[in-house]
Amino acid sequence: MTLRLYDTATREVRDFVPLEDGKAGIYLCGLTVQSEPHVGHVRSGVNFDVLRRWMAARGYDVTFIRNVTDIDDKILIKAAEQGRPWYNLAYDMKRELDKAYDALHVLPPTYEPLATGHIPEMIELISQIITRGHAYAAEDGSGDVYFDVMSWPSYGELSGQKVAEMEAAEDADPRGKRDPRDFALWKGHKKESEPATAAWPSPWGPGRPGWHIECSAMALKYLGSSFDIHGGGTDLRFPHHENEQAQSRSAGHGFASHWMHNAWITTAGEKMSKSLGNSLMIPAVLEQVRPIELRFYMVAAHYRSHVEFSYEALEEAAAGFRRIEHFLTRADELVGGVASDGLLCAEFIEAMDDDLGTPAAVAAIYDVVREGNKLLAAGDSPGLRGNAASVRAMLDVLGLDPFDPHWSTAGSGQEEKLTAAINTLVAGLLERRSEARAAKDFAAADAIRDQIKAAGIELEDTPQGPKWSL
RNA sequence: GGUGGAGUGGCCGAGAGGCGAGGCAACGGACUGCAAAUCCGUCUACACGGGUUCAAAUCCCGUCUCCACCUCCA
Repeated sequence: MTLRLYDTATREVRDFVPLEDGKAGIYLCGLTVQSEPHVGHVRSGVNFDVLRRWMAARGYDVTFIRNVTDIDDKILIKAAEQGRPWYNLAYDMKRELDKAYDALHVLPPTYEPLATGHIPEMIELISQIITRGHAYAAEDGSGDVYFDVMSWPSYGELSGQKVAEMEAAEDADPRGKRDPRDFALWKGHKKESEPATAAWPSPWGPGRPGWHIECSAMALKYLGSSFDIHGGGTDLRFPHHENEQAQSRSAGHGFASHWMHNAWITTAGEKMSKSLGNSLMIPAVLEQVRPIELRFYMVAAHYRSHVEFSYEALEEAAAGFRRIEHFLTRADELVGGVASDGLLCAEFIEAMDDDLGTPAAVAAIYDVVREGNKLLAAGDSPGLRGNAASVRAMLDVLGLDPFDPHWSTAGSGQEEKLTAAINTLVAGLLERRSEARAAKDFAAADAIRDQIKAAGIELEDTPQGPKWSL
């Protein structure tokens, strides 16, 4: 069975055929680092992290490039408002983004290029496009360079836009454009409003790159003239990806052979935006649930489906995940260590191969967990070991293996000390409860249980004796 | 105006012509001193109106509602 993926360009799920056997090159548009990331922002990172992990699990040697746009209009404007250098804002926000990705166990990409580190490549690419007659330097002395949309007949193909039907921007500022649909490859430096640090020398005068050319140049540099998959959020289909494709192909490159786009996480039915406040910023959400639970919430929905974010739904998902986790914890204690290299069940593989069907894949995990819970009642067995290892392996593909050291909150050792301290206290109480139960003094036993529960500790009587957890 | 997508049981969320995805919650049962955890079972849904078909949540026509994109927002 082959891996099938939805391709935005052809609007169908089709076989993934790598350009080179056994290898896969993926380029994901990262973020423009202009503000703290919210839940919606990292969905893209998580979704494509799953793609990458699945391809790796299937044996592909994956090169995964995710860029950072660290220079653009908004960064300049915000930095000016905050009275600090734009590069400081960009760097700060990039670190916030790194933290968010790391919190959710999004693996570091093979490489994460910064736009500002690739100006020469962009200038080179722009020159090629001009030479081939698909771009021109503005004649108004602005120093801008525009892509000539009308010179590229297949413009609009990727997003299904008909050039003639496109609505002109309301505040259309034609500047030096020959056609309002032309877009900037290079933006001439605006001495009056922009700092000198935001300008680089070029054949067309000092300036900075346009947004689209950045991604083209970086993708081509690290993945080659033609590569396998290009991804991003749905909003990037047009104009960003349409423009990237037009630029790159007009310069003679094959560019991406497969386009993938993830859908939104919305709130109140609407796309997330800063105006909704910071309630959905990653740190705020992580005060409600653990990072692994947030990731599970994102992964349990299909990447092409809208997710209507709510704390209620998030809590439900977290409760569901805890059941899986609980099974693994119990199995681990019983058999003295669950292996991580279990087999992926057929249903799971089939689901993942079918355009990353994570919902069905999660359902498959639940089926195995149910079997595992039955086996658990009978004590240690090869079946249980295999079963639990299988659950771990499948979770790992989704980046959700709870035993992965990444998720351990340890660090200072404080946590361990606290746990040990609580354990000592609880053990004493449990001892007294056991004595009470043995003496059939259930009122006293239940009083102790209530006391423990009031402290926020859950009790569970297992065949191996009582267990507690927070 | 153009383009793409969505409306599924109490809730979240899959599926895309025919065996009731899965999860959460609830209820019943088993287990338990009682619980918890676990297992078994129950709750038979697909916006609306037509149509095609032996068979429609799934295809076709129409209607309603919602969302996204249309030059720099994942």
